[in-house]
Amino acid sequence: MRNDSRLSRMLHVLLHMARHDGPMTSEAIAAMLRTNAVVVRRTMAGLRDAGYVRSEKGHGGGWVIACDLEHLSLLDVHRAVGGPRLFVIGNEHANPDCAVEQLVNEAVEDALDEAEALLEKRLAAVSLAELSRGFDVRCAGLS
Amino acid sequence: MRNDSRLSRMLHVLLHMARHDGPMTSEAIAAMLRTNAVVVRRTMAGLRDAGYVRSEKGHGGGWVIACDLEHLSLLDVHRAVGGPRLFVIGNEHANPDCAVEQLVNEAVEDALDEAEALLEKRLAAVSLAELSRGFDVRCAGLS
DNA sequence: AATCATGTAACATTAGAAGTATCATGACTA
DNA sequence: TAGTCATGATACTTCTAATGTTACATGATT
Repeated sequence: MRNDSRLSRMLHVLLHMARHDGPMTSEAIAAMLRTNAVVVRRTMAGLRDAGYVRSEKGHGGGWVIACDLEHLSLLDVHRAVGGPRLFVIGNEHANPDCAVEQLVNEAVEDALDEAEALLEKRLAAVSLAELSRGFDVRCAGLS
Repeated sequence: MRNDSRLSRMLHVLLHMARHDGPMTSEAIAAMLRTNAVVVRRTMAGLRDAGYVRSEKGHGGGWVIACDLEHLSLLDVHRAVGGPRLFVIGNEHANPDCAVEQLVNEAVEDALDEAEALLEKRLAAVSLAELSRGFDVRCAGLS
């Protein structure tokens, strides 16, 4: 499969929305992401269902942030876009008959589970607001 | 893409080979993995190039282990099968023009890099010999 | 009523692992 | 030396999920 870039795309969009007055249309967002407006709607739908953004139809419509970015973590966004699959690698059979394969599966899964836990911990530790402040700092030439 | 199960498949095979006298043919291994002999040859080729196994043609030919399993880690196998890609998720553009996107990419990559480092550390910490001993212990009903 | 914007459905594209068929090559056996 | 067995290599097809694209329905604003 191709890279799942929904998380980084949505983070990108949310930071722009945070610095933008008024709604942003899917077309404008799509231009920003260099993609299609339908892809934007499809991906943003997850954020909308989670209550992180709102969408308005008609003239002057578009997408607006509907939550406190201080309490929105990267992990929240990851989950909202429905990105449960993290790893490319994995076992072939979930519940093999072969005892050797069972042992191998456990060994691989243990390592993957640990890595997944760490990744989620790291994603949960950063809020969108912090990310946004990081941008301010960088633009001010202080880092 | 489908799951990359090359690592767990090769671990499975290596443990069986360690308990098997004489060469194992690709056909026999394929039956074990419930797959095709060509897939076996293709995947085992990486292990052969790394010097972990050897292959012999003709009558009585097949695959044999050519290294000390005590010093062969899960990470060695992972690398030998050419599995550099670990994560499904990632950034859309490697070197974006947009400063916001750059910051987002760094944040996501930092988290992924940490998780990858931990995973590799865990894979490097277990040798095939240890795995094999774990199997002995389990079969003896001691765990 | 016309326009703008989202919502949704349907289908094509893409990337990489896996599955498959075929033939060449080399090794052992009779 | 011929026949068989096994790997080596090539050239496809299949599979899966994200992404790209087209088309149309729906609702809000002017």
